Amino acid sequence: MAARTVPTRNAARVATAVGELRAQGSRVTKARVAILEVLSTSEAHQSADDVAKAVGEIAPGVHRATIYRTLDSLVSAGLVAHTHLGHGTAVYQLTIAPHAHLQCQRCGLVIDVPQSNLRAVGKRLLDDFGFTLDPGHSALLGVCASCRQADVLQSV
Amino acid sequence: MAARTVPTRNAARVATAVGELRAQGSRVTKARVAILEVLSTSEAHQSADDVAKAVGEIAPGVHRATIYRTLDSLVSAGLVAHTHLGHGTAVYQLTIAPHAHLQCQRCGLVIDVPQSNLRAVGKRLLDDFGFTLDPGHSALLGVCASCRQADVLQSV
DNA sequence: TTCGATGCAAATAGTTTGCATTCTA
DNA sequence: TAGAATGCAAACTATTTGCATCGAA
Repeated sequence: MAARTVPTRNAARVATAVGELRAQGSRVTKARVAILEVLSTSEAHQSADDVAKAVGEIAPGVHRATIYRTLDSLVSAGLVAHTHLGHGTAVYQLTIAPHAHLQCQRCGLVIDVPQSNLRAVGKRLLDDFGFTLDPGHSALLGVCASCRQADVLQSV
Repeated sequence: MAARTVPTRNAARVATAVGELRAQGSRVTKARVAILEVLSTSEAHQSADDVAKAVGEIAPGVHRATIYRTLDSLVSAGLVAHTHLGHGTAVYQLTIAPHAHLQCQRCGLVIDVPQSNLRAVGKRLLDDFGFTLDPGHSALLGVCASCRQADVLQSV
């Protein structure tokens, strides 16, 4: 059977998040559930704009301003994390295992890496500069393997 | 000798950059020189907006669109580097010793650190993920020592 | 003289805000 | 029913683009 490209929602994760919302005294609305469902659909990192488009498909009529306000609330509530990629865009994801992000400056690919990779540098920055690193909050920019390869070929 | 806090323009650095512009066949204009002077005045990282304001003082009449276009050109020419801080803003600086940036999410402070601090993690990312890190291009987000201190005091 | 650089104005993208209305709890 | 959340429209900020003009080489 051909692979379905329809993103699978993770109902359990959504239910947990909704429960947490209730527990915090926030209200559970159509827009919020839709946004949580969209964020649960895939591991991919989605910008506010991506979220708005996807929400538009499962819950038409949700206004863009609501998307922004709700994403903000969800971040404040600790249910959603956002990461700053290069070029100013922020991407959102349900808070699961925190991880760091590598972004390729050529093709835009985002690679998730376990935070353990940054533990050593984090310790060093704390020791030397008193700086407490938040490894998941901004992407590290660079060039991915395949773009790197393309560079090398081109330079011959 | 005491450090001067007045932003000193670095004429030599500007001259070098101007020479490089000429060498590349680009034209040397009032706007470009002014922007280079502004970028040479201080070690601080300046946003496009900061640059526009400072240029406005030494060379009135330079249009904002020119600031953006020129910063772009200078980056392409390799004379200027830009770094993505959190929240989407980019800051520009003359390309001198490349360095990494730590940004405090509370107070916005930017700390420059030698790239050597990131060498180990860079090697690791290359080995494990084939990702070539560009350590100066995005800031690492976290919390600086004094804000950290404030946090601790507050939580008592 | 030529063509790259600039000024201007308008368009665009992304995000935020005030206010009246809706709907969860 | 109260007040949180939403829809709507408009404001805002940051940045980009087309086009005519200017000016460095």
